[in-house]
Amino acid sequence: MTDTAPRPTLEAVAERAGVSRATVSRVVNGAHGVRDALADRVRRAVEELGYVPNQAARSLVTRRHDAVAVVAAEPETRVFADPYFAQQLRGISKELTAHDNQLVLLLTEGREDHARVGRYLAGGHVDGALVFSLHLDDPLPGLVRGAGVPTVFGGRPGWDDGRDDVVYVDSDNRGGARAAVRHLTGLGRTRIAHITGPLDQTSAADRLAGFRDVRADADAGLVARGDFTSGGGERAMRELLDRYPDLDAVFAANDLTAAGALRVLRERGRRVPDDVAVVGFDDMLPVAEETDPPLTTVRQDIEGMGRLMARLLLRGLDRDTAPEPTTGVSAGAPSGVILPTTLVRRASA
Amino acid sequence: MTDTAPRPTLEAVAERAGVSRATVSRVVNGAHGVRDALADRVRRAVEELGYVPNQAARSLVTRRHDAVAVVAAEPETRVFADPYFAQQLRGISKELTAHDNQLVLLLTEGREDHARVGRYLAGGHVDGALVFSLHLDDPLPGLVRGAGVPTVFGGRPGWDDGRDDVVYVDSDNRGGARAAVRHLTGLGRTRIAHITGPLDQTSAADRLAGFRDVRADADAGLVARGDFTSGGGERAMRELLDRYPDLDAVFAANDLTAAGALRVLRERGRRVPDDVAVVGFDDMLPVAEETDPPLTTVRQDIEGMGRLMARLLLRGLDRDTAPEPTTGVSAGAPSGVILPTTLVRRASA
DNA sequence: GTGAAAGCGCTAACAC
DNA sequence: GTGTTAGCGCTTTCAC
Repeated sequence: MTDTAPRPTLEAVAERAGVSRATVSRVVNGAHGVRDALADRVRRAVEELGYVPNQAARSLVTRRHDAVAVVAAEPETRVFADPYFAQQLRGISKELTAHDNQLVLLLTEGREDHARVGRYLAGGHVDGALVFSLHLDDPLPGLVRGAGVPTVFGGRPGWDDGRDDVVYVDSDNRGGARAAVRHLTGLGRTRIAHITGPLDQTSAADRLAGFRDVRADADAGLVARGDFTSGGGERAMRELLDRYPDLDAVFAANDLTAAGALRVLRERGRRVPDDVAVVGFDDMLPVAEETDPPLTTVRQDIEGMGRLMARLLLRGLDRDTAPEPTTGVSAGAPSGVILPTTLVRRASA
Repeated sequence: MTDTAPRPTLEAVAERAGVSRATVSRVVNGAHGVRDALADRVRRAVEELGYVPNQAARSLVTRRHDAVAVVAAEPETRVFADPYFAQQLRGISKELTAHDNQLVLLLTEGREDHARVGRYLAGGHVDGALVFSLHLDDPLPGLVRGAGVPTVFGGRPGWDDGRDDVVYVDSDNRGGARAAVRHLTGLGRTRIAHITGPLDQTSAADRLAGFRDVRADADAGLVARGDFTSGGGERAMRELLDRYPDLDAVFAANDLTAAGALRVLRERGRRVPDDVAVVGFDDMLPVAEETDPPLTTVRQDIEGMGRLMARLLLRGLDRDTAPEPTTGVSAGAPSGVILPTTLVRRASA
């Protein structure tokens, strides 16, 4: 572990180039109005000295950090159960990088961490925050608001207090669910069941709503509660099969759930998709492609969600962001942006 | 997106408490030698004003940031193919949090990003770096070294230039592989094949070495090259079966590979584990538990690796880290720390 | 034990 | 166009 060498300052560069600090500063920050000859001298001096601006000094005066916090509750979300969060992070990272912003990752494990996150956010270390809030009673959002930091949420926040300045990005869970169920009805299926996710998460609630949109008159018993895990999918599938031995289709709230359901169906001697058609949600590759048969499922643009979150935040921060005509973001302050989903047909339905 | 309110400064607190800035600074930084009465007054003022230190100002003088960069090459590693990296991140985050350090995530997509990362690291924004370097020819390590930032590597670096100041944390890939293969021989298997990972990654190379440790005299044909994906596992399994229709066991370099192998075995009418026993590596839950049959595999303490990386870095940074008697880290500057692996028995072998 | 004062390295008015 | 100067908010000698 090497020691950090003393780094050259603006002053040093100025001296070497024979100009004032102000001029060096202008050149370094790409300002206009410096004669080419001088600018070149400065650039050469920067090069020779290996000068790198001291961000702390800069932030102290500009009050900008070019850094954004990404806040996620680790145990409660499925952050680490699947690559979902990782993909969002990737999208966020790409977008932030493109605009020279750093990504500060704040993972919370429990209540003790909330105070810490609040303090950090309030501490003015970052210019904004990207917050993943998937639970109805998540304390994080309130906290972030209290900190007074510009924020974009990932996933539709559960609370809805009428404030229209809450910016969030979500994928079209409800529409995706509708598409899935319609696909099933299109296949001629008539006894279609749904295994939900944990209904305190808006994504799960929205998918259930989408199911109901299409199957408004379905028996209540055709909806079984799952928890986004394959074990939960197994349990729910058993329940459903016990109640409705003649069901011919299942829409599972996510791919893991579908994988569990698939196992139970096989165990009970049902052929998929012949006897029972199955559709999942997420298109989580390591799962959806590995099941037997491979899963027909609803794909969301997860990375795109991440990118968009970052973009919206940066835009709100008055950074120079390219206009974004494709995502349907309205001018002004969009409250929520919903990304489309697409049905991916494989063998299970 | 709310605006940031003007925050109170040390000065303001000092005035309110009727003391000097120096005294407030001492109290805030937990220094000794301030009379209790005064300290209390200061703390109250801090509370009332909602004072939070300005980190930029502090860094400017202390030259510390209490921040650590985590650098990972995104497309080349399996960073986002599975929850592996996410779990390490979690471990890292926990440890950093416990020592009041922030985590700055630097994801690189390709060569263009390297310069950026180098600049950032050299820019003195962080006190140290945690670098995931899984490829033999990864440019990142050299870059990080050039930046002169204290660093701990995740995974045994491929290069080995004799410098013993390279600190890294890895899990016992070789030992784990040995355990896996021994398990197979213990089962009475005699024709044991190995599907490797991409051999330019040290983890894959080490697992192959472990296989060879136990099966020194195995036919070269019993080793087929995979790439850590299930598709690669399928291809390799087909090859192996074509060459050795009588093989009775397979050690796959990771769980995804094993999942692919399992599919081909089923397709070819081999019963697992009766005809062919299969062992994977990683214990990547969403895969290992979902395969049919569930996978016997080698588990690594992934989160523990992350924690340990962070701990070693912080220690090298002279932070107050608790002594760590359990992991076998020697005093002084340990070069490489290898975490143990354990065999997890399920149904496939 | 406490305060005064000197910067840390940079940007942004403001002169020239 | 370019230089001068005054801080940004904090820590840290060094007096007292």
